[in-house]
Amino acid sequence: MRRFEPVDPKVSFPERERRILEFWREADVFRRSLELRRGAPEWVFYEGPPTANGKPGIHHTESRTFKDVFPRFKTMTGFFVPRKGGWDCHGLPVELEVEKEIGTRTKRDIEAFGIAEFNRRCRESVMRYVDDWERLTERIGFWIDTSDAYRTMDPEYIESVWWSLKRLHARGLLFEDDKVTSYCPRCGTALSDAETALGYTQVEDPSVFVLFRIAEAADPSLVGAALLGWTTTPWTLISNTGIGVASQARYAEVEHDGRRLILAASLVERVLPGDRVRREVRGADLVGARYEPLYPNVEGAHRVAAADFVSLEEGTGVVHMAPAFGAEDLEVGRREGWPVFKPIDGEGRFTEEAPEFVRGLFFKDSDPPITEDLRRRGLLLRAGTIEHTYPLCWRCNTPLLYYARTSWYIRTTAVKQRLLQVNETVNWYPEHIKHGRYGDWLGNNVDWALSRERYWGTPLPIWRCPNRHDTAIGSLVELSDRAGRDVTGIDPHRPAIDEVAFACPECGAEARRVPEVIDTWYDSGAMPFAQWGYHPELGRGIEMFERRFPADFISEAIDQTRGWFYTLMAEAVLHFDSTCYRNVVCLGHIVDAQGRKMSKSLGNVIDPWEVLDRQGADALRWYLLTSGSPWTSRRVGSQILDEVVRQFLLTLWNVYAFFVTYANAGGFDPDEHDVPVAERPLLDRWILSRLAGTARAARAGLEAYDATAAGRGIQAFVDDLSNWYVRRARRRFWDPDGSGGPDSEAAFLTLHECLVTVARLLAPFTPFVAEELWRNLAAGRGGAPDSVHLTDYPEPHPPAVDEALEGAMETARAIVELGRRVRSDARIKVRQPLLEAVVHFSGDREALGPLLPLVADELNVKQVVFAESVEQLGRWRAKPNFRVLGPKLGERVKVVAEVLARDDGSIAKELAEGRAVALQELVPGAPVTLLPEDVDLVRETAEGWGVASEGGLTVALELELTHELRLEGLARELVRVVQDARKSAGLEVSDRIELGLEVSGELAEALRAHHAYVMGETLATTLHEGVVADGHREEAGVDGRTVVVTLRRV
RNA sequence: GGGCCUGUAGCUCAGCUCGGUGAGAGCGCAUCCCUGAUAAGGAUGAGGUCGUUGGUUCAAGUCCAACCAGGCCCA
Repeated sequence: MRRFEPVDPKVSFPERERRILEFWREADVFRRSLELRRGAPEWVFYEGPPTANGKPGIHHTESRTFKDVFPRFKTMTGFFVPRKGGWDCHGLPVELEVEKEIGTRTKRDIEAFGIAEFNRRCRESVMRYVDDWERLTERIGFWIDTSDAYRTMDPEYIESVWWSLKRLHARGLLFEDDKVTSYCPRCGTALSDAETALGYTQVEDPSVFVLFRIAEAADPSLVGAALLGWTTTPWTLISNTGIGVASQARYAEVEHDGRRLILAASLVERVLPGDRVRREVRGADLVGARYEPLYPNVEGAHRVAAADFVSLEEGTGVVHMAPAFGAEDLEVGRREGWPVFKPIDGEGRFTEEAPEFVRGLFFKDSDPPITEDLRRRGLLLRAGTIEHTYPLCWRCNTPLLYYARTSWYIRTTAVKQRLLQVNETVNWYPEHIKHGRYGDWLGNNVDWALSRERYWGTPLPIWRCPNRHDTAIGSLVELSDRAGRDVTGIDPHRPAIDEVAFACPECGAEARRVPEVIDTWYDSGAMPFAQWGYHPELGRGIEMFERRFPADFISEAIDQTRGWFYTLMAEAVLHFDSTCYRNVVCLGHIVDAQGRKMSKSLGNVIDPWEVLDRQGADALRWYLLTSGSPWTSRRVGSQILDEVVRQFLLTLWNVYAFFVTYANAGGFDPDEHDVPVAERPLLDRWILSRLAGTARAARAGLEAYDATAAGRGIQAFVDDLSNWYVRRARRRFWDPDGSGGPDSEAAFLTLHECLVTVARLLAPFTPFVAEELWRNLAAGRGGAPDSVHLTDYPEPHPPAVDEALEGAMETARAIVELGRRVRSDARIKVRQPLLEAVVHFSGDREALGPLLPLVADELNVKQVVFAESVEQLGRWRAKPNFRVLGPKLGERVKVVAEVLARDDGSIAKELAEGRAVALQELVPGAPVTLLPEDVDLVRETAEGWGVASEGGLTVALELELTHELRLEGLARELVRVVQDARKSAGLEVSDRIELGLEVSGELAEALRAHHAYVMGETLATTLHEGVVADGHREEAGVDGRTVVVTLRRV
């Protein structure tokens, strides 16, 4: 006989979890769980590399939990699921951390500080945070191999990225172009669309209406009138070189304060309410007109052009254009041949080219003086402010400016159709992302702005000579060949890489690397191949890449539709013409108590360690996996996790502690007993049926990437196990001398099997508590492995699911509920036995019958019988079952409902006795005959009887008490009083006692009548009326009398 | 301005796929009960215009449309 490790019901989950972590480390369980499946079919998981630019927040634990649960599950179902970690090391976020540290504000500062030292610190910063991330990763039980993690800053990784870029360059898909991009003047670099999208914020901006006086037009009568333009960026007016109108629209000339203003006719009412429209012209009539420039800037411009993007929904329908600062403006300006005027430098300040009054000003700060200048010159209609969304830099909150400059692009638009096709092969969870947010994003694909004019990133591997011949380099070996010296050992980052020059293969002039680094999103999107250092030319990483591409599963939060989900797929299509992942679970955000996204900039990030130290990782994981919907944003807080602990973990723990306590007390060892399931009591067969159904549902849920449904099913099972199985079977575990026989053995075996199976079911969800249960209850028994994570996920056994039994048990529990209600209404305690409960039930009596003793026990009645006739329970009422009658009768169902509502009980009685009732004349149209299954039968409100009913089920209790019943009730009261005393005396459940009871009157009579019963229940070896000398003494009130309890352990 | 998601009890959320007529759970609150799983458990009660309006239908929380509010994304 092997005893179980005693279980403390007052558990500290975080403390237990730390011990489990130690066990996993010492016993090398993660690695062994992989070894176990080596050679099995692979199931490929890709780790989306966290950016190691700050400490992980609680919102990061969400995706890491989902990234853990499915690989664990797949491992347990027999797949080999290697999990290689990864870190995203490059990029502005890292640079910003370092900038804060060294106090630089501009790129000039950094260059003065020294790029070499700057990048050294970036690397150091990354390594520091990787440490934090590794600790958290381990603590939440996310099994991923961080010792073998890929790092986007490693030379082999960078070379792999270079290989891919060189190919793109060779195919003409990597190119340089002048484009207007969003540009952060603080960071001094262009941002990708995805980065820009991150920064849209509600801001207050100026809203100014400006007059452009027409100087020359095809229709001379327009001269002297003014086009009314509208802008929220007055600073761009300095660079105005043209005006756009919608050529198809109608424009109105209105008179306002003696001036003739021209704007879209449909917007007059909104902009100039009450003003008289003098006449209307077509937009096309305005095209070609020349107007007086607001500020001197360029020659040969300042004309009205047709532009199809002009909005007639807001503003004035007259759009001011500054080609240097707007993508559409640039496009029109090129078409019209307007020169670009760009009087703003890389730091966002006006240059010498600008009018004196704004020179040196930060672009945003120039709005007020420009507005004021226009007002003074009579060119301003009015100026106000407007709330709208405008992109700020996602890292430093500086307003971005749209800025024409030269950047490197990847021509993703060339593969747009292919991207859409490939997307069709991906399973998205939730499904709507596929054609919704993500599909839309692909549909609106624009070329990928790849270059960044920064320092800490993968250098763009293009070398250029003074004659503008470009050479793309794919590796350090290749670079060494070109340079004629071995540079394979250098750090491929700036500045070392910048120092390597070679003779241009075309013209022989010295080629040097272009200054840009690349978008860090390209790094992470390259992980499917770069994590292996994949490089066909060097013969590296080929086998691993091919074996583990594409991924079966990835999971990140929804913001990655523009990020990693996209860059992965874009690069996979560009390089391998394939999808990159087959299943993607796309999570909502974790938000703070106010429902706001958690972010470092808002300062509302919850420290995950607080939660992990207080409620533990299982609680956090269970909440994330089972509460609410993973696709929607969810709030995390301490209170809600306390609820998880109480509601689920503690319930499970209590059952576990209960089992161990009594198995040890009774000397029960599951290995030494066997009771065939068919011979176990119905209750046992019921919970085993529930167990089988739960296993089936859990497996199906996880197969469908629905951890939530799977987990909720397990939770419901644990609740049934605790609040019905253990509750009802409790006495069968009360077997201190091991004499309980098969009934007791069956109970132990059943509960043991339930707990062990639940441990396996829970292993992917709450790996700690699952391990705890397994280690104590199963490990090492019959050759079982020492960790639950080395077992197989429970197989569903369909034959074990007994639906009839489960249905009957539900009914039985409903009867109990009704019976309790009757007792409660009649104010008769459950401890007081009653003679009889009478049940009317129109369903399957045969399946329910065997469960009635169980109901009797729970309700503390001597017997439960079915009502033989309706008279026994009083009057019936029949309610239409619409689901059945609706389709049969159509709209006449309402008449039938009325007839039944008016029924005096006679129709209902017939139906209750199982007969059909014809409703002649009562219902118009064809004759209607009601069958018993057409209705629900309910007991009318009771008169004097203890009766309750619900949904076709009625329970009546015989409430009259005989003298015998009363004495029995009192005897139970005495037992309760003694048990209380035992507990407060600090006795173990199995301690034997000498017991003395000082009682009087009816209590004394009850004690005499049930002497043996009281002794048995309280484990008394002797019991006499009076006191036990030197014993623990307690007084208690029973039924208005005082009882003195004395007891002593023997 | 466009797209997607969400809207059910004071709070957190089920139910909506597949319409069935007194709408559920947990937490909190009140009353009561049970008790060697006990810092648990159970019963009852108060608390709902199922975001609004319209439509389809014998029947709408559930299907359809429009709108409102919030969130996310795009412009």
